[in-house]
Amino acid sequence: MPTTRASFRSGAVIVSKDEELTRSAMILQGMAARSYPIVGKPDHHVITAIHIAGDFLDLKGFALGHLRYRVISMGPTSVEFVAHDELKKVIEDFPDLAHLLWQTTATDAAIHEQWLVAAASLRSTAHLAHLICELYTRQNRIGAAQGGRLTLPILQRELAEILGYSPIHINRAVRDLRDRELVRWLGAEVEILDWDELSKLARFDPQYLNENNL
Amino acid sequence: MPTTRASFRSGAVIVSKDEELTRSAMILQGMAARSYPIVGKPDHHVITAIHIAGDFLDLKGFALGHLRYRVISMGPTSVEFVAHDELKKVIEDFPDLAHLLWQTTATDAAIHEQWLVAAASLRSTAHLAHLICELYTRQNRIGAAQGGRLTLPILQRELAEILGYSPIHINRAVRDLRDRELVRWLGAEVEILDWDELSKLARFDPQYLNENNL
DNA sequence: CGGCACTTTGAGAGTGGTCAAACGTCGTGG
DNA sequence: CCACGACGTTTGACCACTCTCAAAGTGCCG
Repeated sequence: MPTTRASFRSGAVIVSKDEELTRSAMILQGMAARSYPIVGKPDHHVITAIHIAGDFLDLKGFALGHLRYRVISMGPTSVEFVAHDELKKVIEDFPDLAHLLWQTTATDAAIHEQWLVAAASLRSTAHLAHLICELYTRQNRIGAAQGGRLTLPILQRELAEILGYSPIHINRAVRDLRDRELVRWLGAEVEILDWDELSKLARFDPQYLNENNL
Repeated sequence: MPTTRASFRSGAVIVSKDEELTRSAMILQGMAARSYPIVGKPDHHVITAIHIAGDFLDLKGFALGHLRYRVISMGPTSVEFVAHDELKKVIEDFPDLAHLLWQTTATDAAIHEQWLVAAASLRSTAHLAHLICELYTRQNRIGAAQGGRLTLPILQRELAEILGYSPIHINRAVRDLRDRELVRWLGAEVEILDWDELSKLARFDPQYLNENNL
């Protein structure tokens, strides 16, 4: 299957909102964020998904034919593009692949639902803890995180856009986790000092990150 | 395709959390809610999706093989079940159907993302207004709502579980919308008195409810 | 008529937002 | 080597929003 590779630096736009949807992408290295603009407020965005290596970036674009969001590179990334025409051909030849991609979309949706549950039932500190637990679990599964350390090349402003708080309040949640000696911040990395306490605080249950995606 | 029909009364469990996933369901009449339990707190749930006539209830169960939520009947409903084995056969014969079901899952996910955006960017009154705008648009599209009236057979406690507030605060948001003369509550129906103001308050953009889902 | 469930209201407490300023840290240029 | 600016982080003060607990009001049904 013919593909195109590209690298992006931190903050670069990997998929723009209004671009023609002729291809989809998969992350090879690094992380990316799905970012929705807020209509009445320019310069204000909401991030609804975090992608790590192995994730498809805009499968929904392939299924639906349009995209309402941008995908931003978090830290440096390398990405592989596949033309939709090629993908269509391959799916016709291998119907199981279609089911696999469908599963990927469904897993994506399961994460969105879990984020909705977290937003409705957790307070800022626990909510932040939940995000850290999820990202560690996902990174650990693909071998990108071990020994309690995960990559988080992200500004506190972006954490605020993910969790729906102000940057200032995110700062307090970060400090709260630090003061409780649950995590330690090391630049673009986070070290989890007490997984049991952290996941208990976040009421984290990894079941929603089901195993069989890809 | 052999199917089974069933009717449910208000509050009945249509799909339970731990039941064996041998079939999927489609709503023929009425509305249903997808409800997640909160782990540490019994009797506390979060509703992450509302289904109306024509929607599939648990396609994700078909794609992923497990379900982490229940589906509750909101008001009386009538539902059609299809065995997964049958669905598999039909999909093999008509690959376009698989694509259609995938699209349905993707549209579902788009609604979840919009709910995340709304939760992060709207306050209680505007957030409630957004839900009303969405449900009216969806019901209107299938001919179930006209003349500014939509069906909402739902308790304020359940509105709270959808939007992530306490029932008491929902009550104040309802009163707020009423005091501004934007909507009127008529039992299980809501009449929209000023669509322009309501959708402006909610920053509602129906684009995410894309047309081509079934 | 009572009981029950839901809605409405009030008061106090806690959580989160906004504004403003101070504090690193890290390049760049003098 | 230091000065400077840009940018992100941290802190404080005050205000707005939402939660909790409690109690009263309303409608429905037995």
